[in-house]
Amino acid sequence: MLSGCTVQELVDRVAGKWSVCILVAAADGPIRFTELERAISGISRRMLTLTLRNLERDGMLVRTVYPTVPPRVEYSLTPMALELHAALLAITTWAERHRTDVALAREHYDARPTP
Amino acid sequence: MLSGCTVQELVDRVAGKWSVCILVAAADGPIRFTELERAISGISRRMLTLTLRNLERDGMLVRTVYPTVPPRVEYSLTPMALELHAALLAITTWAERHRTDVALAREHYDARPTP
DNA sequence: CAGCATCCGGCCAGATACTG
DNA sequence: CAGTATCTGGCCGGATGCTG
Repeated sequence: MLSGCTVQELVDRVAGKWSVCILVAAADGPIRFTELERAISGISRRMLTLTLRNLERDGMLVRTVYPTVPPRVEYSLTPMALELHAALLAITTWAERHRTDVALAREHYDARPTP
Repeated sequence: MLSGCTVQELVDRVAGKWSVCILVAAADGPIRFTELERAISGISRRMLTLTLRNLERDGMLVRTVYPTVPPRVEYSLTPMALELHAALLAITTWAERHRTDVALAREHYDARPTP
């Protein structure tokens, strides 16, 4: 039991590029498919769909369909996902504080005399 | 400037599967190449080397070579990486607390009547 | 011990076209 | 609007062999 659900695999899943973006974008309340597509620059429709399905399957997203025309679908974070979002904030905050440091470190590394 | 160093790219880099493992493994002090190899189950020598190089280039790891025979190389986290490690702890703690929830959500999702 | 070089197969993700 | 289906190519990463 719990196969495919080690801590490593789970971190891997939720820390995935598009997963993070979706979790951040949906943190402020329910959001629609097209809104997500616009909010997350660079994501393809395919990857958006696949990532949404995975997050929904993992119990991170609730998918609500309003039977109107045109159809309207909203995604919202579950409590579990909200907790994760708080933890992710620590990472993104760190990234913002240190992106110049990292850029400088790279320049420095690349400028070394090639051994 | 700062090209290739957006917050998204940076999160992507440091949240990578093997990066996380290395950051965790090296958090308790300097660690040798072979020790990392043993500590991180499933990693290949190639990926260990590549990930170490990237983390070093990004200023997250300091690589110390002791000119002995046989050679001895130790990797230790920089202050910046230690901060990141603390943030990563929030994620792994979350993952530990919720892995059963996620596993159950998956079972439930997979057991739905296929539409 | 701690790597690097090379080859190669698999799968991940983009592009495109179609639908309830 | 919110998807699904199929094809396809690129690159990621494993396997292997060689060195200071």
